[in-house]
Amino acid sequence: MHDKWKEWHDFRAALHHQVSTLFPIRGRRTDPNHQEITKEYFHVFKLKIELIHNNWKSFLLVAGCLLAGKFGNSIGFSVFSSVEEFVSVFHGLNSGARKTPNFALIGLVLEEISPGIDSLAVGIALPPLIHWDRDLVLGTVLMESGGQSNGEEAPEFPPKKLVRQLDFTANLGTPPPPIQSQTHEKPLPQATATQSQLAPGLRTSISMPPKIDSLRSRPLPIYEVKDGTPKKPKQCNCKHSRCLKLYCECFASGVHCDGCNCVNCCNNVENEAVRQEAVGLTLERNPNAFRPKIGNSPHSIRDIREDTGEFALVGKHNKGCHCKKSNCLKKYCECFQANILCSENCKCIDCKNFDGSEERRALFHGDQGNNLTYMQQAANAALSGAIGSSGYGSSPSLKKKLRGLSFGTSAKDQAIHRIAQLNQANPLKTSGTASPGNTAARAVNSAPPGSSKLVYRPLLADIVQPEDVKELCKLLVVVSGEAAKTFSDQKIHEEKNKETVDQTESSLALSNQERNQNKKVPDIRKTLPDDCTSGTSADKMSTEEIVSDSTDMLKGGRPMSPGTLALMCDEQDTMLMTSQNTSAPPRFLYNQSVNEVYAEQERCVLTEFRDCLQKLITRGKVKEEKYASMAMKSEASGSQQGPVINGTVRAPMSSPAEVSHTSITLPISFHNFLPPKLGCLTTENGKRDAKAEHLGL
DNA sequence: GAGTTTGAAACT
DNA sequence: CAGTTTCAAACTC
Ligand SMILES: [Zn+2]
Ligand SMILES: [Zn+2]
Ligand SMILES: [Zn+2]
Ligand SMILES: [Zn+2]
Ligand SMILES: [Zn+2]
Ligand SMILES: [Zn+2]
Repeated sequence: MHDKWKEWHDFRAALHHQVSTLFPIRGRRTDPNHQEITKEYFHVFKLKIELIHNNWKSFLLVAGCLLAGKFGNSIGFSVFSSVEEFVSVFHGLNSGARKTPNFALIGLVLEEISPGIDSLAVGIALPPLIHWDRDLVLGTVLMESGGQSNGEEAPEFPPKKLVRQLDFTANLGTPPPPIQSQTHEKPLPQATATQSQLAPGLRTSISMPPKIDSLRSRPLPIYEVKDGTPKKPKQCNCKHSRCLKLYCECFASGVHCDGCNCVNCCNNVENEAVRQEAVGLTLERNPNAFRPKIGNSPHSIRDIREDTGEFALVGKHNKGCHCKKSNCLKKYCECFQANILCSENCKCIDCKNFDGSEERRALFHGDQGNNLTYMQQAANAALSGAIGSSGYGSSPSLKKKLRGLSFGTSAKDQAIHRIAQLNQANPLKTSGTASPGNTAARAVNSAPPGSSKLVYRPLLADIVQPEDVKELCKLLVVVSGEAAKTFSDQKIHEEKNKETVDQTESSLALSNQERNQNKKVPDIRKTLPDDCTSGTSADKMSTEEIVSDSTDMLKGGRPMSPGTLALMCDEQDTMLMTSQNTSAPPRFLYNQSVNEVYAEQERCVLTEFRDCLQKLITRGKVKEEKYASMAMKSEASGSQQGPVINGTVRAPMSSPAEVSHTSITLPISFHNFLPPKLGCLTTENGKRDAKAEHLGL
């Protein structure tokens, strides 16, 4: 066990290092935990995710969020030292001052999580493909320590056996149990520990993974793989650069080569000296060499063309491309590769990578022969389609464009695909030649994961959809509201006191702007697709109601964690940064009375949340297995029908924990598991549904 | 898998 | 800077 923690500790340290190397802290950013990143660097994320996978598969919480503030569309990336922090950030993002506009959402994806969900968390951003619906507000998600679960009893756990399936647990005890935010209630006794014997020892560390000094665990063989597992997402094949030039993608990404097929590689720890030298040289040549090449676009989030299902592209290449023969519709073009439109920075010839380009559009539609590819496309399309709606307007700047000439190219699948790429290490190479006619025939590629090329893909990639998040959020909000309501009833009298305190608190950081919270409600209403009336109206209502409730609850504003501040500074550096800076981790300085309510809410929400996650885990598992078997089969049978990725697999899961006292039992969603009715809530139009079907969603 | 194409990076 | 070479990935067959 200690090993685990040591490992974790190292891992985290390494991650930090890596992150800071790759994304030097910019200007006002002071929190090392948070870095902004752009889409283009997603491969780095993949790497990280993978790292995580390999070592922490069982207890990693991967959360993503998309920031759509003044930074355009950057991805927030955070490494949290504790669940509390993680949660706190989430909470802060959604409650306080700038909840909405900038912080669009919170996606949660999680690969697998152990019962000790509280023990640690690493936040990772998802690609900005999605225009998260800003109304997806996670009411208040606070994690409570996983273990104890609700006040009632901790029955939930038992059922959740799946947790155990995490193999690693088998070997060692489960991760340290829940930690509790000092602030509230007593940490539940081990009782909740439930299954396995957790290591009691660790339980206390509140916010950080125990930094055990430990000895043995090796520095970090992070990507070590156990047989089938994927390795580093991308491996270079450099032969003449020693991986010390930007030619090398590893080097360019700021990562050490690992598992690469390079020759004479010096991009590794052994040659750190040389490497550093090279880094210096490179920086000398171009100070921004290791920075994201894709900047935020002037126009923020771009809409989605509802008609086509295309997703928006955002950002622009800082230097622009200089393509001459690819029409910027092949990955030779960096813009295209990054899935962004060419901008005025580009000096390309015969560019077809602009909004409105027929050729480009074709890429999105053509080739659907490949199942896998198609599924991914569909998934992505669905994603974007489902959410969108809000950020319309601004049409892209079509400055330069207008060139039409040769046309071209056969690059078909690319486009959306590109996005998919964000999720997979090696884009499956879909042969671009498929002609519309024989599409199906072509399934060539789709080598299922597992095949030599290591295609890495988050198992939940297709499972968790924005709708899911929405649903989840909704549910949580409801739960939260319920809890709050229930709880507050008894606490009313204390309100007064609270009032005063609140004042104080708010003055601390986010004071003012909170007032406009109310706007929230209407927004939500607006967002909900009208067509969903039928079965959902009830839910809708309640949701709204609750939402307002919860927002009220939140009004007081809660102190934010450093992480939160860091994240939020994106949108408003104003006072936040200045006022209490991010240094000391004033964990939870809640205020008593308020806290209690929060605590209650949190408990409920978290409980619910946890359940969802567990379901998710199961799904991931199922999928994983599927892939596995798929991989085998594929060998034999060629291609044809694709794996039904997450299809109908129903999570054999445990019953969703009933939200404690209340009667709300919105079956959670993750729509896959969701009752259609809920699902429809998020659907924007029929089209998406259709696609979803293909996905087996 | 070998061979070709491509455009960024490196170099002059 | 511009022009050329080098390079490794993208792409083709
Ligand atoms: Zn290399
Ligand atoms: Zn490498
Ligand atoms: Zn290398
Ligand atoms: Zn280009
Ligand atoms: Zn371009
Ligand atoms: Zn272009």
